[in-house]
Amino acid sequence: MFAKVIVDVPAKQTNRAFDYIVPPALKAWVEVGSRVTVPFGPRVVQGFVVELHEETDVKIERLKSIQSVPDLVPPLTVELVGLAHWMSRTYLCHEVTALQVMLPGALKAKYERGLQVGIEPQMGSLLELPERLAILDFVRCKGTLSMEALMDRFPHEGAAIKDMVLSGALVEVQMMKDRISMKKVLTVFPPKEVDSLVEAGEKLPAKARKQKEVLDYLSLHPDPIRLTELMELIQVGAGTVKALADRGLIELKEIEVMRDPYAGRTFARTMPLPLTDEQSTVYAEIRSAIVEGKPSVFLLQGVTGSGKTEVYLQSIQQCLELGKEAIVLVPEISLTPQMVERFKGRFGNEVAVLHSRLSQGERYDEWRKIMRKQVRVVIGARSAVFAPFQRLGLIIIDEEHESSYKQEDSPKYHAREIAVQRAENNGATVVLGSATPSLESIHRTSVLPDHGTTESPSYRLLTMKSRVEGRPLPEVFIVDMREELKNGNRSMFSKALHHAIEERLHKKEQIVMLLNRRGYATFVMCRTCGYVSSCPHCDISLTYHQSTRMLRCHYCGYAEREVKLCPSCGSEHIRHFGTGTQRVEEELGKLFPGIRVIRMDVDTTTEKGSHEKWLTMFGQKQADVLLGTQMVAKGLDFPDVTLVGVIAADTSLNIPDFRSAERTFQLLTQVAGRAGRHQKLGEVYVQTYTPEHYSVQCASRHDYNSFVTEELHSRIRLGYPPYQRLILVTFSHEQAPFLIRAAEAFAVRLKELIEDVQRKQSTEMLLSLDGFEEPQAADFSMEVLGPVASPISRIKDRYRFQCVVKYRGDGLAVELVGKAVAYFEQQNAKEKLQISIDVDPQYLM
DNA sequence: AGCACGCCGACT
DNA sequence: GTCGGCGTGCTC
Repeated sequence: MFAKVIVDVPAKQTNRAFDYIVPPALKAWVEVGSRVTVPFGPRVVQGFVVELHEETDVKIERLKSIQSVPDLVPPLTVELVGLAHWMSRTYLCHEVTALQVMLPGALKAKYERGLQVGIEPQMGSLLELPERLAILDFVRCKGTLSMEALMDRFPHEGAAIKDMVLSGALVEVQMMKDRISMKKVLTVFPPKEVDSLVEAGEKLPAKARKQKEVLDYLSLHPDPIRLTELMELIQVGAGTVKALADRGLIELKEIEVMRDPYAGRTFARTMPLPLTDEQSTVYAEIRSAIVEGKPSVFLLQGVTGSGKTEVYLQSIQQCLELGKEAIVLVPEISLTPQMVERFKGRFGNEVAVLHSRLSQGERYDEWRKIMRKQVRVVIGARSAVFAPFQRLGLIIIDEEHESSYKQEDSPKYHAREIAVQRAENNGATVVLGSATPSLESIHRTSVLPDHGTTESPSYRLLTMKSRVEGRPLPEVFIVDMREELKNGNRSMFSKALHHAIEERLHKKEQIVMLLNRRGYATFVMCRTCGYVSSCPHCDISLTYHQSTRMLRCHYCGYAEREVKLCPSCGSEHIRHFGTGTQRVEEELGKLFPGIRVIRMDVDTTTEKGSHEKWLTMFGQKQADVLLGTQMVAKGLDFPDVTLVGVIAADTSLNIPDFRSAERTFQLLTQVAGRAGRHQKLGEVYVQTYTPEHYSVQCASRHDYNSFVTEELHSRIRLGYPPYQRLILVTFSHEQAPFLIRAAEAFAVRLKELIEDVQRKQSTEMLLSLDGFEEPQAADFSMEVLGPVASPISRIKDRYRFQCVVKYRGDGLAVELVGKAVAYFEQQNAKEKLQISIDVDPQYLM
């Protein structure tokens, strides 16, 4: 038997399957999806089995054997192996990178080299020397140890050690370790015949009273029990129990346990709530799709507070009743205990939770619950879309428009596309939920008046237009800040917002305040000469960090001390720009003495669990205002919030990105949705310098459809998604002139490839006119823009240039870019040119 | 990516 | 005459 193995060497030359012999002893263990260790060249690496065959084309004498299979059960399913292959083509990444991203970090191989004792001392070697014997003994005693450890012990014997390695007295071996750590807990095992315990207890010395107590307890409760628990229960020391184990009366063993991040927490079980008419209609559609078991994608557009979560919950219920499994994706930022509670409350310990704040070990254990089929529901952030279920029935993506569903490093996948693909593989249903669906998604529902979608599968649109229990959407007031300035109000709060805040404080209601700070980081500038502190290695200004009083580069980590005098002109007028949340907090304190503000931004939420802590405090009404950046806009639900203030809606509008209007609209709509979700009515004040902009206007009227119509027109006009799709190709190199030449050469090559295809297609068109065959990929179009300098033109001392490829049609464009890159890399093999490809990028930088 | 094999400069 | 520089090419 032979296996095709993708090895853990992410390089273009090793980006293919290698054939290995499956030794008879491992035959039962090696499956498609198995993780294996294989000899590869002079070393041993990890790999993944992607195919099994009875035959092989490779000459048998060239083949090596699989060395070991580290897992009891293959960590990947056949479906996921196929998906990884699809990903490598779709996102132009190495196949092994796609496979790795599906696994918890704990299963990533850690390579170490170590030393072992080699051949026995030979004649003429210098092994009789005492220090060499000592080294040999030390290594023999340790079995295998690292070079560092040996040098630590014998700091002056570097030469001797080297000599011993050369002579073969010591041999170098490659060690491959998992990063796994199983948590082990000492557990007490009483013997099978409990009666013997009582007897034994009587034979114990009279003074061993504590030991007798333990035996009495165990004879009544003969199940294995954790040592710590036993000690707690009957107030004995570890020594007492140990003594019993030494007498052989009980057994004390380490057993492996699962870490449970939610251990000790009970979740009140909730029952399905009655659905509103809208919810029922929507649920019925989803339900029948799940029952039918054919791949289908729904786009559920429901206004904030329309009760999408209850629809999710009941859909999952339906899915479970059919014996299938479900995945729920939520943006990382809204994966709060509140959210988890809702799912744990409904499905109890059928739920595994995966998010980045878990430790590696906790993550691994949650993941193993899936492998062992102990859970049938997974709730998690982006990467949970790869949960290794085998009877997947439903994938829900909440807030589907969120850009955090796109992974920013390789493989640069979008969880939405992965979900659709997995649904295709499993006959599963996908529900994309949002109050403000992305233009890409709404376009694929083909309900828009213009040209229908060309991409398959098309999505089915479901809408929920009203909030549960007929609660109204909050009223939104747009405040023109230019007028405020004219009227002499130079404060960051308009008169209207100021009033509204006062009123809430008076009524003891709560306020959410959003400072939309994207693309507007706090930088430092000299007011005299205009000098801006910027990174010496990257083309970007440094960001000021209050906590450390340092200026830091977000791209390379470079940091420097806060400056008091301008390094350029010596002036003292150095100011921090970019209204930070701190300044808003200060201002609030000045204007409303005694106001209690919780500030949530990067400075206050880096600590583990701090995010939850603040939200809990706010929920318990320990503060009047929740002030923060994007993170206060999402998914929060507090009954006493009746006012939402947006300090400056424009900041995200002014970012030079084709999605800035869409992002602004989404953010405003989301944050407005935080107000008046329960009995009390809500109000929203949006301060802006561009009140006429359609993203602000539409958001204020809760008018998604008008926004989409307007925005889509501009996208069509400019040839941006969803009308055309994009591929961003970024080149980087230390030398700018070389880089420019290279990027241009790439663009030329890609254009040639495109022309080839187009020429071929027009020939085919002619043929098909003669009635020979159907025209193929008639919708194909592709154009190369650039190269131009990237918006951030230098990072870590490397200059950056980029090409934007606009295209329509299926995977052909990606294939051509792949070909161009391959050709190009071959031409420039020895250069240190880096090329990065982002298919369907979220940001053009 | 590693790592070995292989062909040209400054040293015992 | 050798040690070692890193260019080129392969890994089942």
